[in-house]
Amino acid sequence: MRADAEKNRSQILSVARDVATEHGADVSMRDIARRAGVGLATLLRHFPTREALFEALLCTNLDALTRRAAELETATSADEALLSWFRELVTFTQGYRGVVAMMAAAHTNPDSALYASCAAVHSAGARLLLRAQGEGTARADMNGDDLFALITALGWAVDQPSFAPRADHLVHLVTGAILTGRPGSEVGKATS
Amino acid sequence: MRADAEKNRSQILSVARDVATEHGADVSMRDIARRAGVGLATLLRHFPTREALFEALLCTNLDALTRRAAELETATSADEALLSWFRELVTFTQGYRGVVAMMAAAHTNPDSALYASCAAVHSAGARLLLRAQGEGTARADMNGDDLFALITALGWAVDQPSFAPRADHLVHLVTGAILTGRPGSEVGKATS
DNA sequence: ACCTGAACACCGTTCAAGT
DNA sequence: ACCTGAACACCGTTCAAGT
Repeated sequence: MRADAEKNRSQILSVARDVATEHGADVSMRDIARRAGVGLATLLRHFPTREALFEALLCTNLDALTRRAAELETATSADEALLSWFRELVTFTQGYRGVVAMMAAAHTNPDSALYASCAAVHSAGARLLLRAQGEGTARADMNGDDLFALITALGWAVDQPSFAPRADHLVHLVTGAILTGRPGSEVGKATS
Repeated sequence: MRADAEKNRSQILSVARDVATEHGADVSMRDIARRAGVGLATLLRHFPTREALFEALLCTNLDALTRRAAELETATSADEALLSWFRELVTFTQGYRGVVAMMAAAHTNPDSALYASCAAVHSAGARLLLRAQGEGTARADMNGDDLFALITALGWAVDQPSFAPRADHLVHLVTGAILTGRPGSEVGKATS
């Protein structure tokens, strides 16, 4: 009874993960259902909306990023923590094309299935920013909303095939705008 | 004979302009045809693709932006020119939600109807950047591709309803990353 | 030449019918 | 309880038929 339902659910998630990494977040739900070998209505029963499906798909990653922020908060200096976390978040979005657009839309919509995860990521970033600002290593005239906007904007940019090759450098440029490294210290210098 | 065709064409463009400013660039072509009072096939005859329609819709604006760059090149200092032009471009994209995504996709695809206009904007920006770099007021470790990426990324961000209210400030932050104003000179300082 | 309705293959949503 | 096919209202593409 419920055994096959569970099997369907995990099968759907497995297929969706593959398809999403390969073709992006705007694959047709019908296509996912087809490849998973279930009816479309079955998929919609488990995940009534695309966002619900991706919430199940990404919650592990997003929770990990939120926890990672807490780790970095105690492990390294404020500016290094912010920089590392920024990079990891952008790297994550590179894995799933199109999810950053979903996250940007979801983070202010409490009805979205992705709302909670996005809000957690958002406030984790805000904490890192605040700490760096307290140390004077991040510019004072921005807040968590700005940080989230810049991260998602950059995530969107590196989603574009034409900009993807310059991803690392674009991250370098934008983090340079956030961190107020003294000239010569070059906190955000590219390591490659 | 050709009189009604011309009438249809201008009617389609007029309606499309209204609809695009109100509902964004991903309105259905069918809907545009309906509101214009023509058959869908007629719309597709005039503009075989969505990009062709928007090329006709935006070429005036995009050409103006390209010419504006040339004006600024002789009118003001290199850094002010780059800053003003950056702002004008972002302001333009705010008027048509979703076009910046089309532009980002088109600017490396010669088959796109928007390719020429986008390439012109792209190189106009590259010229402004190069001049500022020559004067030492823009950071040397970026190029026209980076500038175009940052502009479109910012244009995408301010397209998002949640980020739109902070548009001016986000522009301030990103231009701060590009222009190497000496501390205290605050070239990119918000004027509001 | 130009326009048009209709057929086509898609999409996501909904629901009655099956076990 | 859970699954499924089918009907529905959309979408963009294509084309034969009309003037």
